[in-house]
Amino acid sequence: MKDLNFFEKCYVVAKRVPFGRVTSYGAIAKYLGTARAARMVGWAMNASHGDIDIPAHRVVNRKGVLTGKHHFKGTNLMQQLLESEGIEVKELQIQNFKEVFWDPSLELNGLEDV
DNA sequence: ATTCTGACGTGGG
DNA sequence: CCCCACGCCAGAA
Repeated sequence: MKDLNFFEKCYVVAKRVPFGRVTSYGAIAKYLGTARAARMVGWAMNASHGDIDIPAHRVVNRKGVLTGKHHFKGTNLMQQLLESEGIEVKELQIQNFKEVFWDPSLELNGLEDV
């Protein structure tokens, strides 16, 4: 974890997001220590295209809006993936966001040795 | 080294 | 609640 670059760190955390739950770019950035680098997390996800192990669709902005949908193949692939996990999405807005939100800084631990 | 660029976040109006 | 402006930081060119 310590000798991983920013991108890889983002991937490590992203992979830990539980099925049917979502987190935000800012939350990941915060967990990584660079709370102000939320934008970079998004960019990292962008670079993760191809890595099917990385559930980039479970990462949204702080409001629970699928701002990154544009970067997925189809026009609504991101939403489909989320819905297939039981997450309700309406007009790019995740419903019951607070319920499905998963904060790595609160529920994640022991990644130092990853 | 310098400049540009965001899948963001926050604060103020 | 919505919109705007500004801040931020790691990579790419």
